[in-house]
Amino acid sequence: MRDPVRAALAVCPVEVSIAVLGGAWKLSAVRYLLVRTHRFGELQRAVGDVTPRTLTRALRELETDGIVRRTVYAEVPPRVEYSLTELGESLRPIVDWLEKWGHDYVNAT
Amino acid sequence: MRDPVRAALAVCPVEVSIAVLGGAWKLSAVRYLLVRTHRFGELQRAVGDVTPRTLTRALRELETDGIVRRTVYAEVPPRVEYSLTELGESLRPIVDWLEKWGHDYVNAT
DNA sequence: CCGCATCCAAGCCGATACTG
DNA sequence: CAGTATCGGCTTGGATGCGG
Repeated sequence: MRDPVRAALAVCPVEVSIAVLGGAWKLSAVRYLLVRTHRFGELQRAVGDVTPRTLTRALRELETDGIVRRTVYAEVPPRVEYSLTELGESLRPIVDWLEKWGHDYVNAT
Repeated sequence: MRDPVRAALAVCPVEVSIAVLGGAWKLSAVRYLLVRTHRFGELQRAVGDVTPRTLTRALRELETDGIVRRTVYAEVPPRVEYSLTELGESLRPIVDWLEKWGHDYVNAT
């Protein structure tokens, strides 16, 4: 378990959720993975203007936290696919609410 | 509007939500304010081991983002009460989901 | 009682160049 | 194609002490 998550444990369940999901690009990536499995490059183009390094870090943390599954195919050229674990799939209602709330927030301000 | 929120606008509504709610202690504070209005000291004791400075900053950002209302009473000793705006109240289902998910996450790992 | 000022440490995130 | 290496700025959160 990553340190931020462990620290949040001592506070409150909502802080645990924020510790897992709170990073930049993380929920954007999850949002696309809720639709279907993506290759790395696909995901990068989908989420927008993110550098490979930054997206890699976000995905690695989500993998450590048990949200994302990473599958490497021993091919040339290399292929790596990202998909959601069962735990990741369980985020669907949260992502839907956050998307709706963010949309309404923008319209309200 | 704060810079992180503006930057998230260009990406996706979920990133907007994370930009507003993603800071440490923020949703813990909102969680207690969903129950009732709190004075500053009450809130500090409720959320746990947070320094006044850190909690103040979190609340100020939530105020800037339109989530929290701050009411100062011209008394001695001073009294400051925090409550939720209508926008803040609209977070209730999200906070409930995040709390449930965080709880399940801890049990699953 | 509330919270600001100052200073500080850590970590996040980005740009660029390079590799199996 | 899917990353890693390296460097660096900037934001975030914390400790401590003072002020209205």
